[in-house]
Amino acid sequence: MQELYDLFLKTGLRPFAFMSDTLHLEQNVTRSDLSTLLILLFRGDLPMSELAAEMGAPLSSMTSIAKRLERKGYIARAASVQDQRVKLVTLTQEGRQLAKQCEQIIMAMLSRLEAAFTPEEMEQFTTLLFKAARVFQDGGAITLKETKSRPMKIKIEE
Amino acid sequence: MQELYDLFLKTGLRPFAFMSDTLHLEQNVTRSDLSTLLILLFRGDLPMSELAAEMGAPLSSMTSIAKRLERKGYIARAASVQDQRVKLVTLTQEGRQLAKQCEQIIMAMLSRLEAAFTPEEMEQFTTLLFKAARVFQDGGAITLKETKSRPMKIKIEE
DNA sequence: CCTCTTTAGTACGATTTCGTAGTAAATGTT
DNA sequence: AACATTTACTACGAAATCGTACTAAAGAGG
Repeated sequence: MQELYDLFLKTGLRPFAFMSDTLHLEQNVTRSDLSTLLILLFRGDLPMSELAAEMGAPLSSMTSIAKRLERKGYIARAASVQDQRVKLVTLTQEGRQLAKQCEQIIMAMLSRLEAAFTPEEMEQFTTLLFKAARVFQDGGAITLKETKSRPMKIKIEE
Repeated sequence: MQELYDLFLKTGLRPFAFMSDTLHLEQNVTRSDLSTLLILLFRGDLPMSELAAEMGAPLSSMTSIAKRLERKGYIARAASVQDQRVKLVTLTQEGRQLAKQCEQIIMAMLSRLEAAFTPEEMEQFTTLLFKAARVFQDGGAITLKETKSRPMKIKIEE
């Protein structure tokens, strides 16, 4: 148990640090930027608010990130026809390409896992990890009377 | 496998977001600040550079964080006697107290895990998690000829 | 001793993140 | 239809982060 606490501590600043160290493909891209592109690649076009939720970031931060990415030509934003308020975010060709490069690197890391684990271990690991993630998510409000609904770090829908 | 990639994506911006949502004990404390205090509580007094390594942050960021924490009275820094260059960082009484409150919350979350898992699952989970962390750490340099030695997100010694 | 290099940290400016305060479109409510 | 409310987002300023350039102490070689 103490070991887990220890491991927990090691999740310090700079999530994805290892990735952008590896990924000096395009120098001028933030970790958040990459993260955003990956989400769009995986989930398809999304409104700003859903994107922010996926990122675990406040909407105002998402605005900044989206502005950067738009300026750099990796995404495009267009108002939805049904609802003029929602801005649909879409990957451009360059954006999609960069995201795919990044995806490959992640996939390479994951396949390292597959190489290191037996299929049973892999199965176990995935199952337990999801179970744990669910506990952490639902357990967020332990000592709190009323949690303000807010973007959380890890969200698992069933 | 696709599931793991999905889970991977969800580790967006704001690590520890859930914690400082829960932890509105002291309003005026950053996630990095808390993280720092926890590391000091767990590891004891440390020089700036080791602290930065534990945090997975560059030394210059650590300087900023330490300055904040010192100003707020949670840590103290003193030059080592053997080596005037190293500044030993120590928790003050207030710092230790805050860190302990924070630790309790984490421990509460971890005991939720223990409640949700059987002892075997717990054992399995811990083992696999460490194994995975090791793979990710060593595997950081997949596509790279030469990785600059740099603070990484997850470090497992052993 | 006197350089030369390495190690440990700080300073500073540029960029990023985020809370608060807006705006404007959609959705009630009467 | 005239309003209030809610929803989806942006603007802006304050704070946090981090790369680069520095300083100063320790150690090395002659």
